[in-house]
Parts: sequence; structure tokens; C-alpha cells
Amino acid sequence: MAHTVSYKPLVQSTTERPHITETTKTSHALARAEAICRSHGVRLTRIRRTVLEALCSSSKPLGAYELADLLAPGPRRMAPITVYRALDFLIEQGLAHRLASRNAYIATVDSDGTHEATAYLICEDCGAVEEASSAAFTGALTDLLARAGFEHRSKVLEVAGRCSRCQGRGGRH
Amino acid sequence: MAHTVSYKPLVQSTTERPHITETTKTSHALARAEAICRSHGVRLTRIRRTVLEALCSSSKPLGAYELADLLAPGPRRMAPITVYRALDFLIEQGLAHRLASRNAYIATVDSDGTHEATAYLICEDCGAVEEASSAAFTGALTDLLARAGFEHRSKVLEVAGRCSRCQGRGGRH
DNA sequence: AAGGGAAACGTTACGTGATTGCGTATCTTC
DNA sequence: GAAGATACGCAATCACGTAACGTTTCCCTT
Repeated sequence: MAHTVSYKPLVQSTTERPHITETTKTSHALARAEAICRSHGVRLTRIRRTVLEALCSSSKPLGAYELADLLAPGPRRMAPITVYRALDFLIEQGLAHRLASRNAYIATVDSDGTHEATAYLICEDCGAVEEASSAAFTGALTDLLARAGFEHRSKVLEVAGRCSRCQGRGGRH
Repeated sequence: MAHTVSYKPLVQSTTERPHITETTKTSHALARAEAICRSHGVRLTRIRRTVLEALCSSSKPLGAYELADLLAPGPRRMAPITVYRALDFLIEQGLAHRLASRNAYIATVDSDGTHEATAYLICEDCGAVEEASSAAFTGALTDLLARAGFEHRSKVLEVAGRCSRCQGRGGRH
């Protein structure tokens, strides 16, 4: 079956302002993903890879339906379930992350297996998201959980506000 | 117009295991809510109060549609938008909190206006949620944000796992 | 008390995010 | 190359949240 995946280079929509060319970042992340999947004994199929690529090359988190449109534009877009399955896989492997407060997904940047607590800083102006962590923060959170006797499985630390770049640009547009 | 609000005492659904009788907690919270609303110059209407009561007397977070059913059971349940409006109000006043990772809502316990960072510990076994915070945690997060030059507006700090009580009960049921 | 403006609520419909169920294809292993 | 497991296709549906617009209630002023 031919089944061409009409995948586009994912230029940022022209209404956005791309910060940097993300090609390098993307290829790095992909190489890392390949390695991780090999070591985990799981398959990074074409769909999963294209979803990950899309997440990597976007400067902002993407919704599942947005991904569906990006990966197979036009009237016959990818079925939601297909995207969700790919996302579930990527999240399980620690390659992507779900932003619960946004119903959107981003590629994980760090994730070197270091068990650091990561806060996601979501800019409400430009939509960009950056990961932030520190030893003090990780320590304090770990301590907090220990004292509560809580056995954590997943942490969702999301902070909404304005990134430093957008603060410089005066009031909210 | 008669328009009786068929509000029931909100006994927990019998399939759940209520930890304690929450009546005292609820009345305390309601008194506090009244006071806060008076001081803010806003109105704690009947709908808003009943929604808050429901949240207080529940041992686990409630979804908006769950609330709609609780507050007006039967075929003619409360319209979603009504519940959402009440929830928006309660959240604005700091009386309730939205758990983004769960699409559910809980009554705020602390909220003495202290600007502490609060983590919500969500037990995946029993569904209970507890608030946790510490000076170290607040400090570390504040520091993290400052160093990133990030101006925060709202924080979502949710940790999923198993509470101390459920860990005692062996493997996940 | 009458009136006028704002806030709260009712009703309907809709948009988006996410999942269920089931069948088919593809890969892996022996 | 047959069997089992994994991944994907397809359709329908559920769950969460919001838009738009009209009506009621409250509160303040006159």
C-alpha cells in the first residue's frame, strides 16, 4: 500500500514568530529518541517519529488535533486516536510531556533520566514553554513528598505567566 | 416562579469510602467563605454556596458534570454552564481550585492569602487530594522563577501517586 | 417606591479534547 | 511460513468546556 505520509517541514505558522531554527535541536532529539527506544526494546515507528519531529520543531506546545492537521493536512487529516496513541508512546518513553493545563503536548528537552523535578514555564504571550529545574527545587519537593509520606508517580508542575522576553515588550498585546 | 432547587444533603455515593464526617469541615469552610465574600464585596449566592458545599463534603475532587448531577439529580440536572460559572467565581475568590490534570475541582483548604506555593498530592488509589507546602519549597520555586526571569500568574503543581494510607494497603487494588 | 444598570442565572447549541470497540496490517519469533 | 504480539485504520461516541442571547434578581440612586 502506497500510503504516502504527507509530512511537511513544519514551518511555523506565519502568525507566529519563530525564535530559532529548530532543525538542529530536532535532529539531536531524534537521534536521542532512536537510542532510547533501542535500549528500551521498543519501536520508534514512522508515525511516532513524525509526531516527535513535529513537537520538536514547534516553538510552542501543540494540541493533538493540531498535530493531526500538521501531519496529514487537508480534508483527510490523521485520526485523533492515531495521534493519541503516538503521544502515549512518546510520553511513556519520556520523550514527550503533556501540559495538562493546556491540553497540549511538547517534546521533552532534558530527560536524561536524571530524576529532577521539572517546572514548565508557559508564556501566555508568545506561547513558548521552557523547562526549569534546580537542585534546591528538586530537594524541596522531594522533601515535601517524603514528609507527607506520598509516593509520587508523575509530577505536573506548570506555571503560567510571561517569559522574560515578553516582559521587555511592554503590556500584553 | 416556584422553581424549587432540589438540593440533597450530598451523601457520598455509597461506592466510595468516606474517611471522616466532613460536616464540621464544611461548615467551617462555609463560614470562612461568607466572611471572605463579604470582605471582597461579592455575593455568595445559593448556587455558589451549594457548589462549594458539595466540594467541601466530598472526599475527592469532583468534575463539573458530577457536580451538576449532585446538585440537581435526575433527568433535569443543572446546566454545565451554571456549574462552570459558580466554579469560576469560587476559584477567583480563592475558595476552590481546579486540578488540571484531572479536569476536576476541589475546595481550597488553606488559602489564608499566604502566598505560598501549594502542591496538590493526588492519590490514584483512593482519589483523595491533600495540599502540601513548605517554606523551602516556596522559596525554591520563587527562586527558580526569578532566575528564569519569569513573571508567574498562576501555578499548577500537581503530583499523582499514592498517599501514605493507601501504601499501607499493599498493591494497587 | 420607582426606575435603571449591573450582576447572576436559564436555555440551547456548539467546539474541542479524548476514548471505545473492533477489524486489519505489520512485525517478530520460532 | 505460521502464530502471537504489536501497531494502525475507521467510525462512533463520550467528556469537558464555551458562545450567544434572553430573562431574572439584586442593589443603588432618585
